[in-house]
Formats: sequence, C-alpha cells, structure tokens
Amino acid sequence: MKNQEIAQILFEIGEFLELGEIPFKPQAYQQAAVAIDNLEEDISKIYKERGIKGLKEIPAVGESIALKIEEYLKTGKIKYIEELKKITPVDVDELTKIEGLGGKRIKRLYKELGIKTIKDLERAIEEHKIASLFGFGEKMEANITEAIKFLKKSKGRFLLRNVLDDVYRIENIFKKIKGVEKVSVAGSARRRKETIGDIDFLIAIRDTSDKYLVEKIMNTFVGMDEVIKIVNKGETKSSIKTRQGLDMDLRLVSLSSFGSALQYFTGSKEHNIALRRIAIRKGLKLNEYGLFKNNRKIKGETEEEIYERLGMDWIYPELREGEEEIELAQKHQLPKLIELNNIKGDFHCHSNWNGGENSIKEMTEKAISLGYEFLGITDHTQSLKIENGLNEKRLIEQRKEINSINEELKKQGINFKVLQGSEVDILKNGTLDIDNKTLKTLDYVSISVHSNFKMDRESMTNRIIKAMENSYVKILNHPTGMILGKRDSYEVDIEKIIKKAKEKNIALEINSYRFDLNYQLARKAKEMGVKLVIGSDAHNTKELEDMRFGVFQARRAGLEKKNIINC
DNA sequence: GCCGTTTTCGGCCCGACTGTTTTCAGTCG
Repeated sequence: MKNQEIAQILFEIGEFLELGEIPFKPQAYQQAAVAIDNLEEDISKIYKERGIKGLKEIPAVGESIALKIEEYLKTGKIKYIEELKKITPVDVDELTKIEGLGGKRIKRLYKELGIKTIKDLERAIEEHKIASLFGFGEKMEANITEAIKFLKKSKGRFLLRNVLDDVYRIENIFKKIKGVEKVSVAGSARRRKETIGDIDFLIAIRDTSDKYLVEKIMNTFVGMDEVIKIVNKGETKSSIKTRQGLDMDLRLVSLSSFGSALQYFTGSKEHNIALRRIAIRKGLKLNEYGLFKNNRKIKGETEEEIYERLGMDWIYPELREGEEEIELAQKHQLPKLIELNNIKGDFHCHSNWNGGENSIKEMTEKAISLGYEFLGITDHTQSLKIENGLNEKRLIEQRKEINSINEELKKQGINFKVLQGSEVDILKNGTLDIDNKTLKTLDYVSISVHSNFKMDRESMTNRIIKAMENSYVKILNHPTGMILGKRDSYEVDIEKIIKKAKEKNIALEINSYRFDLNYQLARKAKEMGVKLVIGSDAHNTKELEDMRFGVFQARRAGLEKKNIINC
C-alpha cells in the first residue's frame, strides 16, 4: 500500500507550507494526509479503478491534491515538494518533531542562523546563539535542548502500530511461496514491544540445500516494493532497508531448527541469556540451531519442546523480557494472558459530538462488527475547547441520541448497548468541569488530565487524587499523561494514584493510542489489586481496531482477563 | 487547498499555555 507514503509526503508539504506565510493551505494538506492514512482501501487501487474522480472522493482531497497523488502514483515523486525543498532547504520534517518548534520559529532559525537540521541546531545551542535571538530566550533554548534529547531517545525505533500491518502483509507474501513450511516474525515485533528497532522474519523450509527455493525466497524478499537498499543477500540471511527507514532481516532455517531459531531470534537478549544458563546447568547447550546434548541435537523443531526440556512451560513472547517469566514458567505459574477476543467492548472512544470523525451510530456499527457487546462513548468535556468538548446541556442532548440508537438496536434484536460515558476534564484544582447533577445521569464517568502538565509532583498528585474522590468516577484515563514517542509523563506519584484507585474501586486505563499506562505500571497495578481497562481512545471507526495494541500492552504486563473490566 | 451551499466565494476549531514581552507571538491539541 502506498497510502502511508503518500500521506507522509502530503504531510511534509503541509510542514513546508507552514514556513511560508500562507494560511490554511498547510492544514488542507495535512487533513488530506490524515484522511489518506486512515483509508481502509489501497489508494493505488482507487486510482486504477476510478481515476482522479475516485481520488477526489477521499475526504479533504480536491483537484490539486488529487493531481499530486496521480503524479506520485505514475512517477514516484511530486515536483511540488521538490520545489518547496529548494526554496527552503530545511529538514522541516525533522525539526518540527522538536516540541516547541513550529513553522515560524524554524523559518527564523534558518533565515537568521542558517539552521537546516537538528545538527545545525545543536551547534547553535552550544554556541549559545538561540537565547539571544529576538523572541527566543534562555528558557526556550533550554526547552529545545531537552526536546532534542527526547527526540534522540526515541529515534531509530518505530512504533509497532505503524509497522505491524506491514509485518502481516510480508508474512503472507512468504507464506504463498510453494515449499515454505513456516513463517514467523521474530524479535521485538513478535514480543509486541511498543517500539521496535528492526524487523526479523524467520522462514522454515524442509530442505535448505534446495538452491532453487532458497533463491526464490531471497529474491522475493529483496524484491519487495518498499526495498530501497539491499544491505546483504545470502542463502540463509538477507537484510534490506525500506523506504520508511526500517531495517528488515530475513533468516532461513530448516524445519528441524525452526523452534530453536524462533526462540533465539525472538529474544529478548536477557531472556535468552537466562535460558542458556539453565541449559548449561542441565548439561545442555542452546543455540539457534537447537538444544544439544554432547553435540547431538535433541530438540529444535518447536519452541514448546525446548522450553519443556529445560523444565518449564512455554512462555508467551510478550513476557520474554528476562524479568520474572522464567521463574514463573518453572513453577507453572505463568498467567493465562488476555486475548483480543476476550474484549467485550470499549470504554473509551470519541464521536463527532466532539473532535471525533464519525457519528455515534457509525462507531456503534463498527463496534458491533468487531463482535463487541457494548461501546462507551466518552466525548471530551467543555474545558477542552480544541475538541469542542461538551457542556452539561449538550451531554443531556447526547443522551437522547444514544437512547434512540439503543431502542433501534433493541427493535432489531441486536444484543448490544451503547453507553454514555464522558472523558471529563480534571481542572487544575482537581475539580471536574461537569457538575455532579449531570455526571449522575451518565452510565459511567472517566476522567483525564489535559492541561497544566508542568505542575510539581505533589500538586499533580493531589489534583488527580482529589478528582478521584468524586464518587461518580469509574475510570482514570491515561494516568501518567505520557504519549509514546511524543510526550513524557507529567510528574506524579503514581503509587499514590494506584492506591487511591484501589480504595475507590476506580479502573486505571491502558490507553491503546498513548501506551499509558506502560506495561511495568500496569503490572504494578495488577499486583496491587487494581482493575484495569483497555481503551482504544478511537477518534474514528478505524481506530477502534487499535484495541489490539492495548491488548498487547496488557499481555506484556502479564494481565489476565479477570484483571480487565472490559473483558 | 478544500468544502459547502444561505456555492462558484468566504470560511477554515479556537482557547490555553509558554516564554517572551509590556501586550503578544508561537505552538499545541
């Protein structure tokens, strides 16, 4: 699918236009980018079947953008962005990722200091040139320094969310090759880590001396659409770089070594070291080719038989971080991890009553198609102006719409219920921005912090605790304020929050978009006897499917379905 | 640059927050 590539370019055009003084165009491009990114259908297929007209049916895509998409599909590039790059030869895409830098500041940094890249920016900071710029200052220079640090920390890693569908697609390409017996992704993608550095694929065939088959598999791999560089290509291992900047490895093994290879390449490194130590203690040797006794291979075809021979239960990949999983597996005490199909509904999503893209009815239909039994609509409340948050009056109006949808479902004999929740804003002083009289009319209340992130630890903790005292509150959303890859947590005493959640029987959210709580904190919450809830935070129907990422996170935390209220 | 229709132009989420100013620009969501 070229959708993501095209979306990326349109988004970048928007960023370049931000540098100019032209209003509204940037948003136009970026809205189109978002729409294309969210498309379920392959954009090249749309163009093939319905041409420019088909493209223009995509929301936010008009004549001009449709032509640019056509140009890209035909020639693989868009002249317009090349020209923009010539006029302002700045790495906007990189620089805008720095929190606090937008179009205007980037343009001034370029015009006055010739800054084109983060490297240039770092040099300018070293020379203390930023602070003295008119309109900048000491504090901003310090903030930019921090923001660069954060960016670097997350650099080189990709969000699982952005690559998992490609992983499935590539697995399927391999599975279709005749003679391929087994295919699996390995590495951190198999462990469902929220960010991954590269992607490892593993393929098993019966006979690795079948030169013709080996050649065919490797050619398929290095010949994939997204490959821009073949790093190496051999008989058992090939590596490529994709256009997105992602490294992929393919390893080919015999069927008799598939289990040990899968175990080895899945990692984590820490988990493998621990496992090999256990093997040594038992007088065995473990490597990617098998489990050996006196240089004779005794196991290797499946992971299960290897773990069993080492005296433990098979361990879910999501738990293989070298923490407590091996001990639990030896004692046969591993949790039975929650599965996606245990999820009965979603307690966190948004409709077009606030900043969401779809109507309650559309969200409901999607939820039904996912096999859910309920959907909780949790639109933002009035303080969040940007999201067009609801006040008391609109909440009461919204209730009528939800009631009528529920009546209609009942008439049709569909066993499904739409719940009216709300994502109520926690104000700076810890009060909620909706009165109790109205909260009482909701099916449930969830609460979130969306402002004043830079409070000190004690104030923030007290603020949230105070909000949790409200007896209508059932869920605390994204408890630490972290957004994976974008924003660090605010300062907060999370243990106090977890204790309060326990006391007030409030569920803590694992947010599928933000990855907050992270798996360590979710595990801690479980250990402290607190219930969790997995919320998609969907702003459109497609994002309801992102529930799966929250489920991965829950699995990494070792959660069972009994720990999670939407099971 | 897109969109909608009170269409073929005029409006486009808009307020909080931060850091810089001394009344506001830029960024964010």
